[in-house]
Amino acid sequence: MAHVNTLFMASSRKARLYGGMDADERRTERRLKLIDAAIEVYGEVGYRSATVKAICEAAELTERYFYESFANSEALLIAAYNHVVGHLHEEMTAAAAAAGDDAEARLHAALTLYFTRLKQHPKPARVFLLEISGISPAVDAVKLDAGRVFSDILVPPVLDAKHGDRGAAATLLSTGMVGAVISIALRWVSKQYPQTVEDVVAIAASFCRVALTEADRRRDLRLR
Amino acid sequence: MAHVNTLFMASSRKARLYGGMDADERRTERRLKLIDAAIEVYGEVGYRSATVKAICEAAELTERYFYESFANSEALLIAAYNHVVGHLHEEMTAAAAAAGDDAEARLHAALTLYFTRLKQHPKPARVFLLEISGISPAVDAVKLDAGRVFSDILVPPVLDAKHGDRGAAATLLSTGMVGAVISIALRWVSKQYPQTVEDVVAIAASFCRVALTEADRRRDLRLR
DNA sequence: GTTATCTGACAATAAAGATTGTCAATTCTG
DNA sequence: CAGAATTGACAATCTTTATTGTCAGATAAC
Repeated sequence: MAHVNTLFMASSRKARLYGGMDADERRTERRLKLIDAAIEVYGEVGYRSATVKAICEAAELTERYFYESFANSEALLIAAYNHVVGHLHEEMTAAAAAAGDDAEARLHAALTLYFTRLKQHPKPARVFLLEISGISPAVDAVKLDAGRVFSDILVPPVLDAKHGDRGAAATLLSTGMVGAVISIALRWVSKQYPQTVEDVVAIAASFCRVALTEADRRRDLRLR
Repeated sequence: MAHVNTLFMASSRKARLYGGMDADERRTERRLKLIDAAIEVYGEVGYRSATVKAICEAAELTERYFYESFANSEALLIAAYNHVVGHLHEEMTAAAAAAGDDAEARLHAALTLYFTRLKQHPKPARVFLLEISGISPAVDAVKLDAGRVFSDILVPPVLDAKHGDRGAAATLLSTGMVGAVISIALRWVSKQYPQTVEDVVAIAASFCRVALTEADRRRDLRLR
């Protein structure tokens, strides 16, 4: 029950300060600490064995604050996932943009950033690649959405002018591409990075090329 | 505690018959009923929400018989998974063999059988494609193994003469291929089969071709 | 038909963890 | 400093399900 004092601060009067922060700031700070702690704890023992208590201890907060920010464990998982993956996707987008206009070069840049980050952060990598599956419909939806974003970064979609979305075949191509890259990543991570980033990127790229060339083929068809 | 009468039937004397079956037969029959019931229940509510009690009810057996055949829920999950996937793999192998010697034709035959079966059995398909991830290390190992078998059926490995196994790059290629096919399958299943089997097979095959051509390339290198 | 074995129903126990509630100590405001 | 808001520690409760145990009735062997 997030207690917001609507009675006495209907105007913009700030709530009492604690540690120099007002109520909202303190709350979001705690929320962030919980997310960081969750990533830490998930990495240690996995999501399934991560208790609310353990996460709170890692965050140096008590259970009360857990329920202040999250309805339940699952909500925190989703928040943590979005936190990590959202940032990663931003970086990938930037890397792709910096690589210029060539589709192949952009793909290579984005993948290189992806695998580099995975290697830098083994713990969260494992959790968010593997354990994110089959938790609940809500989590599945979040994951599905992330997959779409991931795909669009690697191979920007060719939109169907008529319907405003990609065709059914293109969806399956994206799905396959993302599945391939993530499977490769998962294996690479869990075997503790036996190949160089460069080598893994090359292999992953070869699967992305399937979707890329198919996209090209479709564009050509349209323009002919 | 599986009670085996070692004292009085050290020789081949059969245990008392019930319903025409001896003790062993009855036990394996019950075990099979539990596996079938598990597949059913998993399909309804998912593995995570499938209680021992619900599975026993579906099997028309009491909890006692659950623990007679399985140490815990996870053991049953593994048994059910192996049951379903093992049979599927056998069929795929047979389909590939029937398709002759051409790698491309064998691939097509095996994939067609795979997607056909998925369409025939939506419930188990969903569970064993999706929920099998991240349950426990034991389950992960089983899944990993199944992935290897699956890959070997689709694209028979080119063994490295020196080391007797495939190279590191080939492993990642297999991983990516299987990941792509399974992701495509999962999407196709959960969207309730919007494309024809034929179309899905064509798309899945295009990812397998990545691994296939790479395998060819490596064979050529060796023979040169 | 009598006895030993097996079965099915169900109670009893156990364990783990989520969620809520209490209260004293701390920190701010005026 | 007095009083109010906020925090941290921790107890209490609730729920859920696995797992084990009991026992009366059913079934087969002799």
